[in-house]
Amino acid sequence: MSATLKDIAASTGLSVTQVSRALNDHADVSAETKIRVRKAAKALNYSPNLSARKLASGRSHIVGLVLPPLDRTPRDSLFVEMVRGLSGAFSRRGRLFVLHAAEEGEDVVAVHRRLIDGGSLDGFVLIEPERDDRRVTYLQGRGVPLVMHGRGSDAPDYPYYDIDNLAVGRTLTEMLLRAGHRKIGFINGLAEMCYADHRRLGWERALEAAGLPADPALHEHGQMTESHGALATLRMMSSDGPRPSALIAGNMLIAKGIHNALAMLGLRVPHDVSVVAHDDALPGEDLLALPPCSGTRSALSLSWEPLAQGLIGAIEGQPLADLQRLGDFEVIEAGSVSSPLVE
Amino acid sequence: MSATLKDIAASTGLSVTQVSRALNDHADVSAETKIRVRKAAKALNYSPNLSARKLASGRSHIVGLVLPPLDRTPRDSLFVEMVRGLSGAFSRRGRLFVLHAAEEGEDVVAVHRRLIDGGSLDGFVLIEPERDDRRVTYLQGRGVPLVMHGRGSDAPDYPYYDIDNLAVGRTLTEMLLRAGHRKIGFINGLAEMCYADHRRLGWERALEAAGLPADPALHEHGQMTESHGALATLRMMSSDGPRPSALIAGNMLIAKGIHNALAMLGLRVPHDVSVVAHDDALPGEDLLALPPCSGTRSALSLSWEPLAQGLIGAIEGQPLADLQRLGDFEVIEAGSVSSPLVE
DNA sequence: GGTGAAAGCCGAACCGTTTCGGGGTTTCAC
DNA sequence: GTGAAACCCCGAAACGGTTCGGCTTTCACC
Repeated sequence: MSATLKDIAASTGLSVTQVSRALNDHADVSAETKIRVRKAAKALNYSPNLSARKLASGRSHIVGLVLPPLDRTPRDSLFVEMVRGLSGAFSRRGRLFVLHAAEEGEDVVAVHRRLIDGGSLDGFVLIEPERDDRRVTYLQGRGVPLVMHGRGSDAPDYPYYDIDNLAVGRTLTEMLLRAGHRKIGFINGLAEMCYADHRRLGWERALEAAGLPADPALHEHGQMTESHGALATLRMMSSDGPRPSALIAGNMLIAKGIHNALAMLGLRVPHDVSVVAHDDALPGEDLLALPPCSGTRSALSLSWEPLAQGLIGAIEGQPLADLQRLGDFEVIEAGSVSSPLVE
Repeated sequence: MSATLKDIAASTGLSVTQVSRALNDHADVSAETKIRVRKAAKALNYSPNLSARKLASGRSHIVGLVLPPLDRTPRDSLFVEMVRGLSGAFSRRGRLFVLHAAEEGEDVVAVHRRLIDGGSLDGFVLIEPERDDRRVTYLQGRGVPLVMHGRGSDAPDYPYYDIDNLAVGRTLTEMLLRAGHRKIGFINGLAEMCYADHRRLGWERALEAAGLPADPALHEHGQMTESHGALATLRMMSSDGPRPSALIAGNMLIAKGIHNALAMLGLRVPHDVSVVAHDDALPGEDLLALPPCSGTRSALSLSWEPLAQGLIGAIEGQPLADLQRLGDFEVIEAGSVSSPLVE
């Protein structure tokens, strides 16, 4: 059906060996031959058989991502966005990106095992890192390349792409401190997520540096959802202790929830309460018709390219140091911060 | 690293040939040998190398789905649900299901071509059928098995799983006719989607049968979203002609939009306006806190098994007739229908 | 003019599996 | 006792690539 190396060899008068080397850009093929071969390949509509390649060389040029079982899944649209982004990034680099969903009860590690033993995948993009990630342990044990979206610890021994979440937490807190706030609440993501932990740490450090206590009552972990934002706001604002005069939101959905809750309480932003948030710049979230919100921003869509680069680098054996990359974030001033009311 | 047939052969004292035949359950292997081989395979933690298998037999036991480019995508969460469902259904049948996203500008057919020529996939699940679907043309031309979720015409020449959307449209309309309604509006899905078309046809037929005209002003195509539902409702209820006394919603999101719009107009359901809807029973949609709504229901999650069965059947060469299946739907009475007000 | 390196090419082996054709035993009817 | 039929098994050749080692030719250099 489709053309093979043998066909190209026949059509160019070369050996299969030389054709293969020409297409893979090996050194001991003359430039002229390479051009001739490539032209013939195009003419015959050749595309290499990945199975055969995998068998011979151990590399299939296919990479994948395993969708974790239901409860740990990021928001669905983020997820689709991610698949799209990674598909593009890898295909631009001549790799095929595929996704496989773990079954409800199935062990995530077992799924990875199946995919490697099936002998189909060269490496994995991992998402939602955990502290001592079993997937990482397993894959490293078998020598399978991987790249992580995020980090499971401060200085992991695997390739990753992440942003400096400690700095994000510190920056957000400092924005409020600078405006004069002293009671700063933080409505954060799930405690299991490392980025949430890092941001909390940033918040604590910034408060410490300002000589203020990091009151546990002013920090709350939870899902990155509107309702968590709203409920946590209600709790913080109606507790016995002094109310926070400013709130930090872990993402825009939480910020939305905060706004709703404050509106319900008859409090205005920023007059009564200042709000800052970290914005992942997800498409769809702007549809929330959120009032402008100051804070930090780093588009998640900026991660796909570095992730692809990182995984391919790992596959090709680049040193670890080149494969651990931190992305930037910007600081947004949008008028949702003002000085606290004097009591 | 991982065990091969050769290892099993060595451990059982058989030839590689016979081990292969034993594992694939061929006839000329003694029952006792089969058991022995299977035990050894389990002990060695053997799993077949899909690349090698594909190369030798032409079948990789991997099937896939290509996510259409952005604009045609179904709701994201539906989509994730689908990947999960299909993954499970196929893996229960010993197949591996993967997903690949088409790039923004890329031609969908080209993507399929890449995946076949790469020599990795045995067949495809297609979604969102079009009238004369180019993907179908291409795949059929190359003899690649496929199964469609839905239908591109009444009687396609390819395997599919679908529900009888004409009957859905007819049933919904009849529910309202039976209550005495004469002006029945239909807020439907996108015109390009065949199911929407079939449902419209069902609506027309039912009206005809009751001796009523199918007023084009009372039918509207659009995205399956809350806002489309709301906007279309506002348009229908505020037009010059007589208002509809009952509305049909293409899905629960549209129904939600209808409820919102009616509430805004100060109209109550079912007192002022009756509403019925088709419910795809998507998880997450119940979170919408929708008031109970009569209508038809057929869980989309019922499609994954038949789709998997259909594709595998197609791969194994079963006759077309066995591969075209229609699912049922149920009729729900939930009190959102009453007799029209007398004017 | 002999030596050696460099450039360009090739045959053959190999990756792990399936499959085709053949081959050896046993059983059983004739 | 013979032949056919069952039954179980095996060697070897594929599938489409990659890779290792070796081969020839050319050319600069001493």
